[in-house]
Amino acid sequence: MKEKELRRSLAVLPIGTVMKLTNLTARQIRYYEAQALVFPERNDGNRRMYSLNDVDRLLEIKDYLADGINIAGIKAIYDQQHQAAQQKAAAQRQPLTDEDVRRILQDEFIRQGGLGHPTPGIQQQRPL
DNA sequence: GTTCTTACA
DNA sequence: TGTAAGAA
Repeated sequence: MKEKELRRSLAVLPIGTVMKLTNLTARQIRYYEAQALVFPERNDGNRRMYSLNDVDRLLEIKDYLADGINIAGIKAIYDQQHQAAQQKAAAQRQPLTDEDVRRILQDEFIRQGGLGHPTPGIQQQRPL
């Protein structure tokens, strides 16, 4: 199920094909690139080459624009999506550190009144 | 023939 | 955003 995404990421479409697929003008497609909304590759002749993912993104951009969202707004959407994905990726590389687990269990212990005398501000770091 | 960049009666 | 010009 990973071979598929690789194909969709292959930049093999010239701008002319993308124009027909999206009904956008070359001017618009290049403009969206200038606005960092899409990142086509370049071939040896400096020609832009787009992947199917790029086409999907362009269609998505077209829809957002049709809904009245401006370039800045679309950029904001992609920015937060990128950040979210990046954080999840980081979370899987480095699950929960021993210290995280200790802190979580300690907070829960204190919250349940495990200690006879709640002392805000004084959190002891006793090993579990 | 297609695409690129730059510029604007 | 459209369109023209000159180069690749």
